[in-house]
Amino acid sequence: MQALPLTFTFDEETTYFADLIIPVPIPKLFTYRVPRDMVERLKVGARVIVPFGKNRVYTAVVGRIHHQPPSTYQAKYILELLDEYPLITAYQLELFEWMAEYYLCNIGDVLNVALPSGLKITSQSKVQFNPDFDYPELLTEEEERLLAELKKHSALSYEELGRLVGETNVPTTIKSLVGKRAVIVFDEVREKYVPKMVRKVRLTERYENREQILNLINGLEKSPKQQEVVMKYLSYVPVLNNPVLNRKGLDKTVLNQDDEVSQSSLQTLIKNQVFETFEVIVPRFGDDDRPNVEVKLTEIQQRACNQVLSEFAEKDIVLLHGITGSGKTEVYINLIQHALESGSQVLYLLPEIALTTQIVVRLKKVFGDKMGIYHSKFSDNERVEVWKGIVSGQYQFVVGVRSSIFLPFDNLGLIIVDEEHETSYKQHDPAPRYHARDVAMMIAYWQKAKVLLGSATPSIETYYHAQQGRYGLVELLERYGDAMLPDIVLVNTRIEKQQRKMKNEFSSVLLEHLQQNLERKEQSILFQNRRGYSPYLQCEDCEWTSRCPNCDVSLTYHMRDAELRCHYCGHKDPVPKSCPACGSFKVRTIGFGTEKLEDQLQIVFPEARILRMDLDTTRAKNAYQQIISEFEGGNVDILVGTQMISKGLDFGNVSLVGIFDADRMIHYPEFRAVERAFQMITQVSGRAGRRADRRGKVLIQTSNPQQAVLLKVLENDYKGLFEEEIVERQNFNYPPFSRLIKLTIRHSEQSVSLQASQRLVAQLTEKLGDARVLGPEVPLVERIRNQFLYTILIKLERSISPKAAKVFILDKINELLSDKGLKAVTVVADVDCL
DNA sequence: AGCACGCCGACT
DNA sequence: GTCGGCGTGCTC
Repeated sequence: MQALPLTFTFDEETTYFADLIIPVPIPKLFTYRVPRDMVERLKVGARVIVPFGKNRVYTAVVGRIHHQPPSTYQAKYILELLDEYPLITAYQLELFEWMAEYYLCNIGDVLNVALPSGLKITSQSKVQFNPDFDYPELLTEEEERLLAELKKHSALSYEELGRLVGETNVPTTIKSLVGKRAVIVFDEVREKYVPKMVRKVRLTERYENREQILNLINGLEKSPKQQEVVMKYLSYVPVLNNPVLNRKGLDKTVLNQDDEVSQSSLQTLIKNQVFETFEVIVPRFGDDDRPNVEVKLTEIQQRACNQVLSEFAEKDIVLLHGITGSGKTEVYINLIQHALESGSQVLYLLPEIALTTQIVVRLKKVFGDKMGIYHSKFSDNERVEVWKGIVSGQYQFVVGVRSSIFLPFDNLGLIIVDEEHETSYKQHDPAPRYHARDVAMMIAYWQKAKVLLGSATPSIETYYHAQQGRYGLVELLERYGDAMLPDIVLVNTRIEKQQRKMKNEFSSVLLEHLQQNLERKEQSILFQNRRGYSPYLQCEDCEWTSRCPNCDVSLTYHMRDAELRCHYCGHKDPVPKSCPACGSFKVRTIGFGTEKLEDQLQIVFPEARILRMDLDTTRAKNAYQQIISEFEGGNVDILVGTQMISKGLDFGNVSLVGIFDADRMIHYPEFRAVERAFQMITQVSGRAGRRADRRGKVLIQTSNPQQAVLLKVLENDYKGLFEEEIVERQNFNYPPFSRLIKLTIRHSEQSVSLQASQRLVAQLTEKLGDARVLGPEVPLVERIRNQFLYTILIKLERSISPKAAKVFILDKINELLSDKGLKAVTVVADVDCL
């Protein structure tokens, strides 16, 4: 008997292996064997299906193809190839690798957020009856019931079985059935993306000329119904005049529209091979209106445009510092057209909320179906269509949110980052914690594209680079047309309180102006950057306050839903009727949010039509758009909202803006607080008086009108603010003078969390020195979801290589976590944290 | 991330 | 005695 060889010898020339990116948080690529018949077709950047672990199947992306067999394990085979042409471009692969390294995360994490889930694969386990099974006496009653259902169907998923059998423990039963070899479990893999298909009808090829059609019509003299169908087709598709049109055919539903009789006639005609049916993939975005609306630039805008172009001649990045209402959009449109004409692609990034507004409508009018829209509110299928539309060349231009930096562009000429200072460009929660603006710059660098950053209130970092000459700087500091900047007034709430003129949260000045505005039938906007009714409840008789059981925060009172909610973990409690600690009925609300403002406002102005816009009122699918159009239509007198109202809204009739709690924004314990407050207040103020006929009014309620930031806001003095802030940044070595990496350490036990943090700090300090390592600190919220948090902040000056430092940091983290007893500790790194 | 394996408490 | 808790480790 001949023994089988224990080791294989691979022919270096013919055996192929592929290193794959698996969408799972694992730090390395996995090597799989390429089946012989796949070798020719497999490309780097294509998606494949692979077995992974026990009983799992994943879509992976080919990162590398080579001949080296792994030495310590036997590679599994790739099961299937999904793309004949790479779906991921070489640029994207480079981008994924760079992001994983730069943002200290796994490449699988990057892949996970980069691919719209429509391009991922769902692997659903299906169960099937085993026809070879013949020991029914072994089964329990439960198992028999399940098996009976399985015999009726060819294969069922766990969910389907659950539905048919009712609420029993399906997975357990299946497991035992598998053990008894009564059923077989297998994975059904399918692509989630389903293209939208339309069934069409056309004449068969031999009727594609005038003569044959006339013959056909005459020949149908005796079948009037069929003749009618042919005539109807011809009325929609004038094949007689232009035979080529027949190729495109006609929607079958159009032909069948009005009566059922024509359906059977059509069926006969198809059977007789007069007509044929076929299917086409149609894009989900209607390519309805023909574009090319002429955009005229004012002289100032034209000058700005030319300046940007001439800056681009020397610099790759230009900051367009344009105040609200200066007409930045027109400049963008002009530059986009310019870039598209030269044959390159354009990406226009916008913060999430701004994208739902007028800007997109405007761009659509100009660019029509050349423009793709990439937005989180769109369905997966729609996103996949944008993705594929870029690959196919249909979309040369995409307007999109943060994640659109992952789209498969390969020939970008221009990237616009609008509202460049917006913090929503930084992804917070799942890795990769990337900043879309910074990644966009990297992409532009690779593709030799230009980047235009736009903002009325640039981030300190960006303005510094512009000032240093690293970026070009173009300013557009005049409002469009004759529109005047609003008149900003500070209202001293401390004095009003002393004089007892405050009515709840409202100063007398603000109420007067609101009253005036109501009489004049002009609209007002009130801004309070806090949702809910009040941030907490407090008992007047004892010390009880509403607190989250899982997090170290107060529970916010939401009046409308009669609930106490945690804004961190989502915990909900009903509102207690009396104090849970002492039973007292004197439970008060402390502080105020948008809901309370709305409530109190309605009492003061019972006739006023008031609308609230915050996370709670815009959760429903079209709620945001609805509120906006109601306000636009003039059905609302006062709009109360959170920062959501500060972006992209452009209403003509708003002449008053009221800002609450400016002090809280300014004194937030964070080095960017002043910058943020200035940006926010300026943005909100910009909503006032965007028309020429009257100057808008902005009232800022503050207990200390002497604060430097507020004076800068009054004078609209961005540069003044910058000069002050940049000194602070330099003194304390904050960005742009350093790069920040924040490490958050988490564990369910405080002592473990603290111990791990202290050890990590000690380890890091050894090499980096204690000036560069700050902490461990107790964060603002020290417990979330029952995990105790500590943070370590690492400051790296711009002169030292962040690459080497990151490798070191990662090493130390892994060293820490490999320690027995600290296995359950989580360390999260946030590079360039905000 | 999943998922399996494995080692300690409250139940038939 | 077992069922099931979640701590730990592995996935080509």
